[in-house]
Amino acid sequence: MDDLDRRILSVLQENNRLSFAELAELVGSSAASCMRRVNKLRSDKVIIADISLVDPKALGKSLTVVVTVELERERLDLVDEFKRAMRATKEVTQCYMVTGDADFVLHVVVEDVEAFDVFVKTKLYTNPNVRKFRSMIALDRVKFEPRVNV
Amino acid sequence: MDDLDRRILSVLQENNRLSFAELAELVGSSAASCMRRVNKLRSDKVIIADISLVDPKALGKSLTVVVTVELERERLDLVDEFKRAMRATKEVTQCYMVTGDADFVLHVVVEDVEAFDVFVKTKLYTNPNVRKFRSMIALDRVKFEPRVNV
DNA sequence: CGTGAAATTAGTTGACC
DNA sequence: GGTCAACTAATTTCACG
Repeated sequence: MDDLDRRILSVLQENNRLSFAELAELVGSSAASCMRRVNKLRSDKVIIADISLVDPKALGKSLTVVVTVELERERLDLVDEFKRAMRATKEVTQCYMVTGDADFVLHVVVEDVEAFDVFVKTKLYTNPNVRKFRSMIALDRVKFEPRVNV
Repeated sequence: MDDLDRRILSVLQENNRLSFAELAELVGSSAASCMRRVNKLRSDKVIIADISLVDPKALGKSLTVVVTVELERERLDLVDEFKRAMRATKEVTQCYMVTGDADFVLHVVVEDVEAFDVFVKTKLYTNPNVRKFRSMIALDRVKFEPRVNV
């Protein structure tokens, strides 16, 4: 993982549909080198996935809710159990374990408020590990540019 | 935007590196039809972007902080002003306007706590629109599968 | 909208410096 | 690591039904 890898990742996090020749031009290298590096970054799971980002506004029915969760956390294995449950729940598109006012922050993406109500009732109220949660309904996705600093 | 478009978007949100032949196979259509539709979805900005997702853990230095923000919101134009500021701030990778305990939820991605401190001082403390904010530092990105329901 | 063929471009491999 | 050549595969355009 050197500076060239980092420049490659920086570009691919904005656009992964460039040809290796175009990528090489942008990062100041050769197409062959870029291909080798990108393939390695993919097989090493530094690049987790290659996806299209879809505009929810273009589709109508899609509700995002940011949920903060506090756990009953005397037992560490309950934290792991909660993580597993979140990974297995399709409505949860993002989940972070955090410090501060909450233990976890979830992004829940559902069709509408009824679907969110079902989610809350089946995944949070019925979970004895969950002491408390707060829901913040997204009115506007002002910005969405997932990336990490490289 | 019909059911086939939705199936296409559903696949591309998981993997955008399939050939049109492979995509056609998965959604039950022809490669030519898939190509026409995908190109239209891109030009219509239903597909906002095509990107690689990078694992922050594989890179070391990358700190994510979820920040809730309350604004002084007597004036609606201050909300727009704040949105513009967030869109223009590179450390903010996600920004949602929400109902509930806060007015906005931010995802701030920086190198380390020092860089977060700089962000807080230059972008939040100095912003007279910001009444209050709370920071939750991400200890673990348990799940990250950005998508919308289609 | 689907098919198939042709032209173009991109991805991949291997040899070489 | 860079370059070149050769091969394979994908994309794109077009004609046709």
